[in-house]
Amino acid sequence: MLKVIDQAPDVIVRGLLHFDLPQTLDCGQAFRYHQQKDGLWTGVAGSRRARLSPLADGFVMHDCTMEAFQGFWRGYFDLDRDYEAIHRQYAADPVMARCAQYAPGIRILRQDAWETLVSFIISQNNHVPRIKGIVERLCQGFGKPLEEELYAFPDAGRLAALSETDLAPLRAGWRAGYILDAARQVSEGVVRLDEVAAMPMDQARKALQKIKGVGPKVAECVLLYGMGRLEAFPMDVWMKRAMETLFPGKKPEDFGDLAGIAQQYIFHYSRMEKIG
DNA sequence: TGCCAGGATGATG
DNA sequence: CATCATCATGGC
Repeated sequence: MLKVIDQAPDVIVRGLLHFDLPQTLDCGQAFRYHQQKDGLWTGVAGSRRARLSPLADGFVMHDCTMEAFQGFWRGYFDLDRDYEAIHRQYAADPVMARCAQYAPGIRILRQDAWETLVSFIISQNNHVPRIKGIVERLCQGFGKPLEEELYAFPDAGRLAALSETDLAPLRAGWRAGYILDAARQVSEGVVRLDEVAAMPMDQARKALQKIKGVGPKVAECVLLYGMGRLEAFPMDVWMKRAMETLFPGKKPEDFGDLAGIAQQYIFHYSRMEKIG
């Protein structure tokens, strides 16, 4: 049972099963969190700073008001979703049960759509350490300063005014042009992310893929992590091989409304077992 | 040192 | 529709 404790200046969240803060923050769904040497986790979601510590059955949000927690972080961490029920459901399937055991504490974060879009454009043919570096340079260069060397994620209008030369310091390679196209389409209203989030899946996928550099994988990631569409299934080539090995003949949509959560467990299992 | 990264694009069978 | 070289850059 979820317990939210107001212990100013902190907010303490307890009573969570199947929740592991490091797994959740560092599984490749978000790129702005890092662990300090003292063990504290620091990150930024949109323009909100987070300082977090893991607990056995939850986490602590340091220097966080109850208003900020209830108004934002509770939804961001999707704390009102019944992950126990999800794990019970997966436990009933022998293959999914094995996959879930490899990452039992991952929770899907409900991130900002624009930030997710740009982050996963950057993620293509790339690896997490460098993705984090590029995203961080993007925020340092063009995001509003918050505090203690932390910067907000720059909005679409800000980036739309830039050129590839301006983005050169990011060292993002060919992805720079993709970022600019996304910024222009979003800021000009050619693609309206709030409307895309409400579209039927196939229509939403097509809408997102009108953006240069957004293909099937990035579109699914934006839908899953940035639009709360947990039925999205960001399956890449590697995952397809894992899927064929683990679930022969099964298609992503066969996983139902929570395909994205299942995908996270399958992905981590496939990495640990080096399937593919 | 070289391989390859949770891809997308555009050209070509 | 399936395959394939190509892309910039740097973690490891």
